[in-house]
Amino acid sequence: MQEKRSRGRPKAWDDKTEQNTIKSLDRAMAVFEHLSTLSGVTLSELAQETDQSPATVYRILATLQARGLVELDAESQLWHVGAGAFLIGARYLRRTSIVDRARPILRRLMEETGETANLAIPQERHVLFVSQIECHESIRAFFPPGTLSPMHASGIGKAILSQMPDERLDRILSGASLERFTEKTLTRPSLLRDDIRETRIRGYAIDDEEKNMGMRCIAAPVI
Amino acid sequence: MQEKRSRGRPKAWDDKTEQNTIKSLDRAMAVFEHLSTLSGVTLSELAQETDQSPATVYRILATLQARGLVELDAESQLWHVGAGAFLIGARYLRRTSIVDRARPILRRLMEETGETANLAIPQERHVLFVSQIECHESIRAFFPPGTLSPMHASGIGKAILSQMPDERLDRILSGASLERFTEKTLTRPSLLRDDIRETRIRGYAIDDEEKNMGMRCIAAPVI
DNA sequence: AATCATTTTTCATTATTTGAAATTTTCACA
DNA sequence: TGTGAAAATTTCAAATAATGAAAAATGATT
Repeated sequence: MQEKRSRGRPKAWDDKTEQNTIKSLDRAMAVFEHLSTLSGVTLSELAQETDQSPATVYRILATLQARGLVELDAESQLWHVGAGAFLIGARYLRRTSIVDRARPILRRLMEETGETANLAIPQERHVLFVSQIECHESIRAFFPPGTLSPMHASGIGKAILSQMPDERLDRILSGASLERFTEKTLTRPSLLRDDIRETRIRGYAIDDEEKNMGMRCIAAPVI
Repeated sequence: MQEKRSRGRPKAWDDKTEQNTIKSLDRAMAVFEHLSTLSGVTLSELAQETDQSPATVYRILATLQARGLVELDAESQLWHVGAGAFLIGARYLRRTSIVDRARPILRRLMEETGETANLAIPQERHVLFVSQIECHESIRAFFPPGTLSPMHASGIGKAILSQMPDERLDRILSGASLERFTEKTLTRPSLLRDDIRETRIRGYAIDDEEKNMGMRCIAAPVI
């Protein structure tokens, strides 16, 4: 018997989700996520860092291992993300054929500029790099697929922001603080807003060492 | 107090894992995996296909959704793999720098042959495609990263098999039947063994329409 | 507007998860 | 090769939390 809200918001997301989640599953996913951010952890480290008892983490890892989602390197006794996780994650891109459809565009871009061309999609306050066509000179990838980069300090991020209606832009800018990465990072909303205004006029965004010194890039939105 | 096995196998994997897994987590992962193999499912379909009650599947999805591991397309009411899963899965490749290290090799291969070059790694009875350098003509990817292809019916798979010591080869060949994909698929262990013997002498493997008619490829092992 | 299918919530039951502690294994160092 | 400390694994009892049935809500279709 639920109290009727005469005209509240559609539904309070938080209460809803809180109530209907499986705690043990959520805990396990927290451990899994944490594990994935590290390049190899021992069971005990993982237990400490996630505030779980070693016994629980042990059981979580054993369960995930049986499904190939995590792997234990026998040598080092370190746990890693497993191939099973890669398999599942890879499906994400195939859902929309975004990568396939963007490929010819990226290729032309790469050929015309002679630089590596990256494709990223918005992901809350970040942009998620999903694919790339590399130029011939590149030795290593700066943005391997799966990289998450803050929206306000990346060319692609600013290109995406420039396409948003002002109100949505405001919501994103207001929420959290704009982290500083280099001395050129635009950490003040007003400056970022100016930059985006210019971007709209210009038609493409410029990242001038705002994330990494020595790295500049340009980016354009593709609808 | 555990019964001592005077000279049994080191440890029975199955009993061990069975005992120490978290059932609710395992169930949830089964649902997640199943979901990932489909391109969009409704809750009720998923419940049916995984033999779980809708209530349970609902809670699993709600929990995974809160972490971005699955997403619900509001329009179609279909559940999909989420960006969070892609993020986690992408870490798998960075663990070893295999993709980075193989890149120059793949590029040279692509440039010398004019064909798309693929990289895959062994994964039980399959090969897992992890990256590619595409030739200029390719419109779409035949083996997008994350593709799993049976070892016995792929050039790369046979190249890998050709590097194995005979006993390990036997173990793989004996285990399960060799599925037929085309009329040219090598479904008999003896034929496959012959092919691999030739491969060893030749130095590279040939897939002559054994998986898809009209598709041929050659593959070589890289250590 | 009424019906039907699907999703979401409630609730009581029961199975499962859990951490502490015991045990075993592993590994570094003598 | 032996020894000890730390890490991993297992056991066990307590209690939390997962579960499915059924009710309620939602939303699509006629």
